[in-house]
Amino acid sequence: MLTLARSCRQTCFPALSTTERDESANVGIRKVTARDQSVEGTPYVITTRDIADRLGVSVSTVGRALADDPRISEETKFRVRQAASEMGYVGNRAARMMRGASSNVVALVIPDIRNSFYSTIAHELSKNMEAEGFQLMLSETDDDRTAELRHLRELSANRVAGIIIVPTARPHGESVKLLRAVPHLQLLRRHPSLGSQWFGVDDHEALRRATAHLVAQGHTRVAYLGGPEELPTGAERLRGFRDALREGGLPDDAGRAELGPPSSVDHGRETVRRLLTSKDAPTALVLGSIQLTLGVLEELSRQGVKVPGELSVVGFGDEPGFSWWGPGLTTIGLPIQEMATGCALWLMRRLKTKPSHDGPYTSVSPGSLILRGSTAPPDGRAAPRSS
Amino acid sequence: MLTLARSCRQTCFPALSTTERDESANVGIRKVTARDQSVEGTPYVITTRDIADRLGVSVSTVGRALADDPRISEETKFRVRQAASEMGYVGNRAARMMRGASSNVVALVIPDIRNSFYSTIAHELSKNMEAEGFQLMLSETDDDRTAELRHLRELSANRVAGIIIVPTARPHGESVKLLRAVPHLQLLRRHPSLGSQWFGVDDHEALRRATAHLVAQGHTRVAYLGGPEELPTGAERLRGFRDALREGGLPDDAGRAELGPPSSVDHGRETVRRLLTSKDAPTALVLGSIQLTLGVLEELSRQGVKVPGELSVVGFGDEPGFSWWGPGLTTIGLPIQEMATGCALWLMRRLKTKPSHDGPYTSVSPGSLILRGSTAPPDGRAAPRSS
DNA sequence: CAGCTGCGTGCTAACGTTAGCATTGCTGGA
DNA sequence: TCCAGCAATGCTAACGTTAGCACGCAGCTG
Repeated sequence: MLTLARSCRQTCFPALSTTERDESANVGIRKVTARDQSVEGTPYVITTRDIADRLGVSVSTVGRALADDPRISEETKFRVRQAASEMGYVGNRAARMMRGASSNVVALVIPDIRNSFYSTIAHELSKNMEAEGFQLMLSETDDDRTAELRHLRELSANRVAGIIIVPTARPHGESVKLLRAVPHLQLLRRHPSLGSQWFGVDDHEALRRATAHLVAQGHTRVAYLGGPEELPTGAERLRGFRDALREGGLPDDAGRAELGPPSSVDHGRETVRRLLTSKDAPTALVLGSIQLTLGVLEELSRQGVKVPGELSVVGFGDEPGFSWWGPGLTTIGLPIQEMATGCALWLMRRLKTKPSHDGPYTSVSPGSLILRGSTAPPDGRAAPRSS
Repeated sequence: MLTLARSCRQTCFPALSTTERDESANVGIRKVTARDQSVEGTPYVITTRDIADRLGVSVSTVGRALADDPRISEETKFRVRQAASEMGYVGNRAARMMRGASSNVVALVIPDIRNSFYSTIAHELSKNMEAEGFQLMLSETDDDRTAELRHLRELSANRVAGIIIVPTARPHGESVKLLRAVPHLQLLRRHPSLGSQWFGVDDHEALRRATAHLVAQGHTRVAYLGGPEELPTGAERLRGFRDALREGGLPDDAGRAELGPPSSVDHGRETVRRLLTSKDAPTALVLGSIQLTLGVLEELSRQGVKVPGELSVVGFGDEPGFSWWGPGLTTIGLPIQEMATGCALWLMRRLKTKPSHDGPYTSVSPGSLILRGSTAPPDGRAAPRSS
């Protein structure tokens, strides 16, 4: 079948006699290229030209028929579609892109997909974009700005239509330049140099509420375990923690902040172990990342620490296991789903309309504190401010 | 700077006098295209031609210099690279692909990225491929074969280099056709029509061992809660469950299989509720998917069911919360990481070499049973075979 | 000094698709 | 009868990059 179609190329000389040019030897005969000599049976990708040759029409007609151009007769359209389907034609987006069309790929640049926070976002994003015909490219930075740069280079080379990024602490200058050329949206974390298009939660308020809850219960030695101040979210959460203590009328040394890698479960485990054995151990603990929470819960379970008797705990995020952990974990619930949907809708709108009115700064509510059983007023034995 | 470079195009007539052809009016002058009239300040993507114009060399030279072609002098290479960097040139992979080069994108087609099983695979895959310069495209099917087809169409149009797919139960015929044109690898689930390249765990053996563990403890009323038989993995796991019972010398009605949507946490919750209240309630339960396990654990916690006193449970997969759930969940540990790494390596090798020797059927070990506290011999009150 | 070699570079075509313009054949009105 | 107008389709260039071939020049040998 293919062979037939291909040999047709050499035998059809459309309108050779009617066009009266001098050197007509070169007219109406498609030059024979390397493609034509492909061996029978070799895997071969069907193009519009293959369809055109088979039907004895031009590539333009095929292209227009497939694009449902009103100028093409219904009968031709039918034949073209039929042939395309039979031959297994699949349009080549690379070629389409070269004609100025944009790609249908949106990239999501995140630290780690295993973090359920990000996988939920990826899922919602993907779901929302599929309806618009977009595909999702996934890039993991592992919070390493050089990996981030590597990915952004690839994404630029691939001419992705848009990028949703959870930036690293201090992106490379080249990353900033690359992002400028693509519609993009910062998610959760916000870095000034990457523009003002941002979508995230009010980290300050979230931590402020969580801490205030503990302070209201009478805790006077509260620890916070979270990401580094270098990270915008880290700084905001820490600020929320400190502000809540201050607003609660507690002295500066009532709060103890342990900052470290936010994506490390191990770090959570080790830090809580250290906290518990230190003198003046806190009676309450607020957490500032999901991974740290996972580590802390594991360690507390392993050591059999009485919660909330010995230690009150407020977690971060809400994982399936949090509800059945010990007495149930009181935790900072984040509106992940709404956030992801918001992101997707913003980007879809941005990609479909001209960049006329890019309203800066978008943020959603800080999420609510989910009250379960892991917090209570401090035990009598743990005398407040015994130092 | 850009304006200077552009105006150069009109003023440079390289070697016009030396080439002595008759109608030289058309020689050495690049035709002016729409691109050249772009307004000053309009966002503009740099191409090799822009660099060539600025340096007064040809596009070929620029292309070769950037590709580090040995024929180009070191000095020219330096100048080109410098200019490219200054102007922020980023190669256009769509154009490169049109010259027969393959894309650097590999797609992962899975039911749902929120399932930690798949997110781990995505992570490992991404990590392994980044080193080789590949990007990861993510497609979620939600176990819907029409969504699967939609995604495969897009992936084909985008000419992805390879596909790793967890197929739905019965893929559309077109999906099969589309996959045939792309190097692909089935993951976990295996559908015969999609070829023999497969990577997964020995589901039969995994469930056999888990069930045998319960039988060895003396349970005679064991329930299995898993995905539908229609799914290859569902069928295998069910078979493993049944075989273990038979090998344990139990009658056919000792086992009770509850099959349903494997990705539904709710289904797990509801089914275990039904199981517990039914007459002849089982004394042991084996699970056949992560999501179902999550639902079951939640419900058992909520109802305060005594495990392993009232019910022994063997879970599926190993999530962070499984170790701290109740007495600790005995569960079927899967070698996810090795599996993902194996996939990545196979595909990378497949993409770099000609498809000469595609060894069919690859599988990894069934994983080990992780023993914790959720299984024990049945309680005296639960008399064996009281019916 | 002619011819050869090799180095460095330029020209051109090709990849698959699409948009603008040209061309053909036909119908209907002047 | 002839041409305007229309419907249907063809031709061509263009997108950005790369590979093959051609070309000019310098240095070398005979």
